[in-house]
Amino acid sequence: MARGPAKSFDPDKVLNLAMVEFWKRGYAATSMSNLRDVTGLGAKSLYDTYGGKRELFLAALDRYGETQVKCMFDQVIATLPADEALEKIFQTLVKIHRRTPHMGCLLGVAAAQLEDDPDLRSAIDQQYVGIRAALETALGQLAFKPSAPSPREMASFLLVLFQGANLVGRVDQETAHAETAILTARQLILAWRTD
Amino acid sequence: MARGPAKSFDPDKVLNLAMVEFWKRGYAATSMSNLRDVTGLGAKSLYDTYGGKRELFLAALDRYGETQVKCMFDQVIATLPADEALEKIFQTLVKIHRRTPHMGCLLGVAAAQLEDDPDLRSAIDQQYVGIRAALETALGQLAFKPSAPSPREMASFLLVLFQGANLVGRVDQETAHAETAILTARQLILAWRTD
DNA sequence: TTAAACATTGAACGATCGTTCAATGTTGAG
DNA sequence: CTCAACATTGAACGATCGTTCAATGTTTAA
Repeated sequence: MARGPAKSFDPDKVLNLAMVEFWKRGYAATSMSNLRDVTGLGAKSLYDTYGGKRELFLAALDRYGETQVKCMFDQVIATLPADEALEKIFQTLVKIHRRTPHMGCLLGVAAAQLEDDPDLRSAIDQQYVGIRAALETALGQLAFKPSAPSPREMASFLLVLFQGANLVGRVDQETAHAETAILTARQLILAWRTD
Repeated sequence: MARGPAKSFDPDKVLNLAMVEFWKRGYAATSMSNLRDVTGLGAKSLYDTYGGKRELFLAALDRYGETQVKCMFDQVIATLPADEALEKIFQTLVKIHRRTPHMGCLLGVAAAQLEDDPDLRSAIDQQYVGIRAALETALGQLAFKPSAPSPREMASFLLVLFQGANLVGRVDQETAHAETAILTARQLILAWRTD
């Protein structure tokens, strides 16, 4: 049978554009009009390709996990010694926060606006679970003082702190506070270690 | 001149109802219809009393500061010795989080959805500044080891952590993670102190 | 008692939301 | 070459958004 013409755009790149738009503006404040403008696509193309606004947002969340979360946590932890991996994660967080202090994290932005949507909630939660697991893996390979929390507790603690830094950073006029929190947490982990 | 009839409702209580609605649903997802239903008021009464949705939200933010933030931080810190005040803050956070684990904090919810609104941004930032100042006041009265961060850094650190706990708590299926982070931070402060 | 000043109600406004549809263009298998 | 299968466009849909307004009721100073 006839296959018809190929898509005139790259759905992968368009999804990245949509992800960034959701990231900057949040779910509710991003309209399909915005997305049409940003992507340059007609309404029907967006709906045929992604389904609708909600589905597009869920896809953007997945894409965020692949392009931002995995490369910041999983990939670093899988390829570097645990102590270097953690150090790199802290440095990357600080670097990103310096470059774009007000963007925050799409996961946190989504978490703040979800309203009784189980799929969305669990999509975010799953990514949180993944981040905690990655951090726990790295932390589990290091030696800590007896008074220190368990790697699992430290992982929960770090995820909460990172999400908080991204959130507060969205508002802070002076860029310093979120960075201070991140670097304080870094020194904490160092202080808990046995050399 | 004639003064006309008094309002048939208590603007203060209505503002509390609106605050809770914004708190639970976020700014964008809370419609004036919702607010009319929750408050039982007609459209004109809401507009005559508060101005509009944005102004009502800003008023709700102020009310949140007075009824939630001040009584959790400023008031406790002003009336108790610093160490007891901090302990009470941690315990209150845990208690609130256990009672309503998914509500989070209106400040964080607002921070995640703001979009180029300087008034809103600075309203949130001002409250963050106030919380940090209160925490710094309490922390400044305690003695810490030389290796510990400054009271100001600790305050930034704690605010970020609290905001993160409230945010992650909104999503977490198992209630434990945010609480773990809060209690880990508590032990941290304890470990930094000189007895 | 009268009339100006206020509150309340509910319908209605224009705008924009997310979504769909009809019309047209483009491709490639048969 | 033909035509079924796809993509694209832009107008249009009903719903709902935040907001306003006309109509009516209620109060109190004069």
